[in-house]
Amino acid sequence: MRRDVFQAIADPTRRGIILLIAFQAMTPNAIAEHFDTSRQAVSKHLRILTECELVKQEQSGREIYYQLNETKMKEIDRWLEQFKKIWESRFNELDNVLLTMKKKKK
Amino acid sequence: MRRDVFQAIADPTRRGIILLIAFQAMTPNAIAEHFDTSRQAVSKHLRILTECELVKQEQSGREIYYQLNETKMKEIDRWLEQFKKIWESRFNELDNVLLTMKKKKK
DNA sequence: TATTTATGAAACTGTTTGGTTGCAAATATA
DNA sequence: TATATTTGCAACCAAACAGTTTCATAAATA
Repeated sequence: MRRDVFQAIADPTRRGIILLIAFQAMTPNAIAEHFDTSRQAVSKHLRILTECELVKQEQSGREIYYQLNETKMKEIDRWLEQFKKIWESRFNELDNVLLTMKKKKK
Repeated sequence: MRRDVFQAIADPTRRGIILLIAFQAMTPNAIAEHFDTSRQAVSKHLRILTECELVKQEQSGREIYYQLNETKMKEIDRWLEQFKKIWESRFNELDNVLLTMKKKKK
């Protein structure tokens, strides 16, 4: 069973859940109302999101409020950062090439 | 068959391929050498990455060079942007709360 | 206390996934 | 031209996935 952030956000319903609770913590029932699927299916998604620590639970009586764990979301951002760095350095290389060409022109 | 960027980056081998070719375009054989899997499996991953436009092909004789499509990578970044905005506005709210508290103190 | 409500979990099902093996097509090379 | 190399693709398989139905548990409420 693969269970990491990237596998978690692969499912469109889970991305929907993430976006929904990003605004405010919600209970499974309230979340399920926003999707065209059963409460149990949402519950399973929440379990997956919990397992990879993308969401946190907060019990209040018999209700459980799920909220987004921003720290874990930043993991995705960090992964993207790598590429930004690669692209930046590539642009710098391009700059150098252009600079060399300019020099040769002189 | 779901085929979007998020589904594409869900697989760890595909994330590896993406990172690998981010530095420089490579052929399937060369890519496969970096992973503990068959050339055909890599070929399948490349097909998926191509279908969701995360990579571009460039034929050179019988060799095909695969390179990353940066534009599509930015789609992931845009998705993350939403959350950054939500969090920022939440921090601003927090600022307001703190500001109000300060005023009350006076 | 009996009933309703909120939730998670187990069992089952059809579909998707990631991998393998084998083959065909096209290009390079002897 | 015959052979080797590079590649994609189809068929097949076991595992994982997303969903459903059903049930158990715990808290709220009548």
